[in-house]
Amino acid sequence: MGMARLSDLIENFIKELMEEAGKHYVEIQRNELANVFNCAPSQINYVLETRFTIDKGYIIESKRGGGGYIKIYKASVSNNWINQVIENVGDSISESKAKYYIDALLDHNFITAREASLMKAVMNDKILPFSQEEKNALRAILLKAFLMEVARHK
Amino acid sequence: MGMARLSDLIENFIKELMEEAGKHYVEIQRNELANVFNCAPSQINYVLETRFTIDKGYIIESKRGGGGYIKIYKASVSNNWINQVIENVGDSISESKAKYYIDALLDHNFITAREASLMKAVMNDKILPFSQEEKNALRAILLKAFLMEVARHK
DNA sequence: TTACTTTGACTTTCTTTGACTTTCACTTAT
DNA sequence: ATAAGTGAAAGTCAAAGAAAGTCAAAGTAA
Repeated sequence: MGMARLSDLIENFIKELMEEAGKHYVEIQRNELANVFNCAPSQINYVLETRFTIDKGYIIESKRGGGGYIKIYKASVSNNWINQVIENVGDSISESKAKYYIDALLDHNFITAREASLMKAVMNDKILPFSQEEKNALRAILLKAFLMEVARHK
Repeated sequence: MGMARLSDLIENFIKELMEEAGKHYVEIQRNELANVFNCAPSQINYVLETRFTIDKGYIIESKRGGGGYIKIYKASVSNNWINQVIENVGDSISESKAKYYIDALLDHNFITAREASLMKAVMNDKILPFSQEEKNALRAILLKAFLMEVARHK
């Protein structure tokens, strides 16, 4: 009988919190949560780093100091169309193709014209000081971050 | 759960004061305000120094002694101010500082809340697979691209 | 072995508090 | 009229407090 790993318990706990709240995010306090599970605070970081990654559709935001917190957002990839685009983007994308997708977002009324301009501003090949391959890889990361954000705001 | 920071409460209080008055400035008395929030007077200075800076588009004017006061002006910012911010960004910027500037853009109605979220999405440290220095450098490039785009659309 | 997990010491960031200083307007004594 | 004193502000700065982050060593499981 497999003794459940602590990390899995914490992972599930967080996911349940999110479902119960019916929200696409939760806010926790690291020490508090560590206390619930009676573990080292850094264990929480481990769980976040291994289970709530960008790849898995989560975004973490945190603040230190008094009144600090950790917020875990789930990019609600419920949207099929956007989901499909995210897959198509993959790990590398050219400037023109990226702009093509952004225009598609605009066509589908997922974003405004201004938002499209802002996105395109950082898709621009000329502003990135890297090799072509690196630019394409970076662009894919940025575009996916945008797409996830758009899906989240849906 | 999310215990709001005192500093944030004070910040909001001041901003509300300003909005309610329908003015671009507000005058307070440090001790009086400290009394409202039941805190050390120097806490007020902390809030002013961290949240009502020039970079955020605010200007502070004060006078000591009997009949002293603190006036907080919300500057009417323009492309000029954006250019100043672009200069301040320089060649490298941390995630928190970048978000700080984005919040300032929002505060001064240069951008919408959604646009701010999109910008912040790609400022996120965790989505970038680079060293800290490289991330900071890249962020500066991206943020400046956004700023120029915002200025252009103005 | 090899990869994954747990733990803990140490660091960094942000906030709060309080003692002490400076400035200013007003009063009082010369 | 002037200088000195007094009290009422705001300013400064450093220490204490309150989080989260990092990293590597030790432990476990496949």
